[in-house]
Amino acid sequence: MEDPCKARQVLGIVGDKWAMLVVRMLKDGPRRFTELKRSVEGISQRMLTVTLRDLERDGIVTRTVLAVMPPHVSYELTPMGRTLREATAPLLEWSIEHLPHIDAARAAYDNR
Amino acid sequence: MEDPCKARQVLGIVGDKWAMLVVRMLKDGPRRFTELKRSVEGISQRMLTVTLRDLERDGIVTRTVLAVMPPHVSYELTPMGRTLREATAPLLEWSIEHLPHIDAARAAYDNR
DNA sequence: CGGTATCCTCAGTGATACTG
DNA sequence: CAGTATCACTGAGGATACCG
Repeated sequence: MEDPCKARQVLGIVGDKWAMLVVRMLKDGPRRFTELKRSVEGISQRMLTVTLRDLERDGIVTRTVLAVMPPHVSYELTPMGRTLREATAPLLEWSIEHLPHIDAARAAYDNR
Repeated sequence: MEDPCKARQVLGIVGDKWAMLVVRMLKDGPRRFTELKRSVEGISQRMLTVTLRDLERDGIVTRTVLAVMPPHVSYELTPMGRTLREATAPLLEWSIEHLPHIDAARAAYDNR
């Protein structure tokens, strides 16, 4: 809470353009690559792969490959991934409450 | 909490490379431009200006100019800014608890 | 002191094509 | 299906210089 370096590191994870949107889609259980691709609107195949690799590397998701044809790969939040998701919940609640105010503030600011 | 679009918008604010670090430095009261420049390590003058403008536009900080020479400009969190800061607190706590695990997970992943 | 104005670079991202 | 490989581009951000 006191160390700005930690703040910087969390930003490296949650500040990522796609990471939290992917984590979000995994909150109700494992999902396959293509499911994620469909549900995270606007993400490219490449960025989904990159994002999932990073999350896997950080111990936030697991990657499970079923050696069948065609391939079947599913991703799931680790216990740590679930705690991360919970830690971001207040922020989502905040956004629901305040985003309209922000839009209003912006409009007011731009009218000058 | 359900709308992915909102998640995207919050990311636009908290996901910014510098915004949360600046907000953090304002948590104990108003700070002057140069104070912020010194305390947010590594930020350029340009990015501090840009970041503060955005935060002001979004209604998260106020900008107060004292028309003296030399100029004196101080920034302060708005009430909404303070609620934002509170909403990010769980994330900071999470980081203190889990960042070591993440480092370990990365090291393990890279050793392959 | 607290900015703006410019220029420039490069990391992040998308598009596309190919593959086990 | 779930990637990898390449290329090309854009814009976030640094460096520098100047200003009220």
